[in-house]
Amino acid sequence: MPSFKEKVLEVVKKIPKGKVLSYKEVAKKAGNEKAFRAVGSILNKNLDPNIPCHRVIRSDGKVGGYNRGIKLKLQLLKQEGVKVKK
DNA sequence: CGTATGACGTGCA
DNA sequence: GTGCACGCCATAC
Repeated sequence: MPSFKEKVLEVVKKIPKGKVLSYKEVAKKAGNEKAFRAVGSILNKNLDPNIPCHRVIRSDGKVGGYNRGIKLKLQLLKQEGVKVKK
């Protein structure tokens, strides 16, 4: 019985290249759309090289943040062809 | 077990 | 259109 945290990590891990999901979408896929708040906290505390957490952005279209450096996240997204607002 | 924290989201001024 | 404040859930201590 994977915890919500594990579920979120798994969902993010399954995000295809060049695709980005909002925290809300990830939370929904994890089983609780209202837990988008926890999703961010979890990803921030659990940094994993196997998890493309840089593909998770805010619903506003903003990148939000990145534990490895927001700059790197922007660069990675741009590299995959994903444009970010603001 | 209870408190504090956080990569968010939405609403209102 | 921008900025501020509140509410939300899960995790960590």
